[in-house]
Formats: sequence, structure tokens, C-alpha cells
Amino acid sequence: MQRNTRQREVIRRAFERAARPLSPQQLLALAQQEMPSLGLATVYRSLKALSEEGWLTTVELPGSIQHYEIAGQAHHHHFHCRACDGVFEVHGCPPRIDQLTPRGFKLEQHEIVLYGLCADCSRAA
Amino acid sequence: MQRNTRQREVIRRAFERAARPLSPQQLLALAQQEMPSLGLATVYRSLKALSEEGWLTTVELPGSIQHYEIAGQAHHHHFHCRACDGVFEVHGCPPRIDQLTPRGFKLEQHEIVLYGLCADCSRAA
DNA sequence: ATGATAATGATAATAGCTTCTCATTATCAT
DNA sequence: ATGATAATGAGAAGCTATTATCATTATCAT
Repeated sequence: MQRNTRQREVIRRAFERAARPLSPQQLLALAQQEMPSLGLATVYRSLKALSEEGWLTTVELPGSIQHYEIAGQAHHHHFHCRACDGVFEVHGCPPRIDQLTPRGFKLEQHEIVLYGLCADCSRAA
Repeated sequence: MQRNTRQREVIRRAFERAARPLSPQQLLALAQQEMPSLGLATVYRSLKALSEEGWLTTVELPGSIQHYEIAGQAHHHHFHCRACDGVFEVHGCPPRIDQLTPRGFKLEQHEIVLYGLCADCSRAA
């Protein structure tokens, strides 16, 4: 049976506050602001549990480890800041992307990742 | 001083034959068809050397390790087959992709990856 | 309030990929 | 043809990210 622990709540809140995909380490850092004793193992356990119960989904990014974000959102893509390494949501999706599919291939999904500087890092540069 | 070894030639040929991005392991398997004694360390050393001399570039794919492809090609994207794990080139690029960029962000590059089944795997399914 | 036990935190262990080591081999300027 | 040495192959070692272990703590049905 599943228990409602304080750390699990802290982790959920961290995702809600961030409102963007987080890596395990980023999540740990963020959640430790509220609960400094939080351990990395608990972060991994919670990510697994929250994914299995459908509250989180995984985000795969080129050249980076797996990230997680709150599930159930509308179709969207991501912007990966090369300076702060943060990942941001991007709304919208170019039309006709399926027309890129080579003949004979069966397209099932697609991923678009934009790179550059986020607003904060762009301002700081 | 750099030497022209047989294994380096075999590796170059493997990329030319494949005409698509390869992971170190995929490259090893392909090159070993021509030279079974080829070792993994040589593959890594060659990938590094060929990248440094500009003959190869790296391809980053979501949820996968770094791949390599022959450099100097026109802007293109990739199709990742979930069945055979092969990566294929996709020509063309949807217009207006820069319009997805959130306000204040500075877009420097983008990556599009299509997922599904390649022609061969699609036929076999 | 209490007890069964799920969850935690610290750390050890694992797994996958890449790099290093080193004795041996192959290249190539001479 | 020969010798200096770059490159190779096999395996050890290293790195990172993730999972397992285990004694301790916290949850929650009773």
C-alpha cells in the first residue's frame, strides 16, 4: 500500500513550482530548498512511482539524461538553454511535419528541441 | 604525425556505405564485416580523430548515445526506428520553426527527430 | 496510542559507455 | 630495407547515472 510521505509531497510541489521538465539532480536541488535532508535515492524512487501512477512522464532530450514533467499536458516541445541547462516548454508545432517522413517509413511520433539561450540567460549575456 | 592505417580506411568506408549516422557499436559491427579483428578501442580512437579533422560530426539523439555522421552535409534531420534502432536522414525542414521560440529566448539551432518504423521494419511488421 | 510495514537516507553496488594502459604491430620517411 | 614511432587490440580502469541494500524512521489502519 502506498503512503503519503512528506518527501513525496515536496517533490510534487517542486514540479508544480518549476512548471518545466526537471532532471533528477535538478529536482533534488529544487526540492532540497524546501527539505534539505531529502536524499537522491528518494528522488529516484519518487520519479519511478509518480511515473507509474501516471502523474509524471519522461522527456528525452538529445545529449542529456532523462527528464521528467507533469503528465497530461497538451502536445508541446522543448527549448534547451545551453547556458543554464534548463529545459522550457514550447507551445505550438509546425504543420506538415509528417511530410518529412521518407517513403515507406511509418511515423509514430516526433520530437522537436530548440537550442539557444533562455530569457534569463539571454538577458545576462 | 598521422598514419593511414587499414582500420581507419575500413571505418571511413563503413560510414560511406551506411550513408547514415552510426553509434560506436553499430560502426564496430559494420566495420568488422570487412575486418573482423577490429577492436572497439580503435573505433573510439578513430571517431575522435575523424571528428577532430572535421570528417565526422556528432549527432545527438533523444534517449540514445552519441552517433556520428559524415560532416558537411546540408541541413537535415533524422528518423529513429524503434524496431531496429537505426537512424536515417530526413531531408527538408518545416518552415517557421523559429516562430516557436518563446519571447525573450534566443534561438541558435534546432533538432527534429521522427520516430516510428523504417521502411524495412515497417514491411516486416 | 500502537504496531505492521512502507518509505527514507546513506552508501554500496551495478550497468553502460568511454578512455587509458601497455605490449605488440604496422606505417612510412629515410 | 630499416628504424623511429604512431596505431592497434585486449582488457583494465574510470565515469555517470541509476538501482539495491539495510538499518532506521514515519505513516496510517486499527
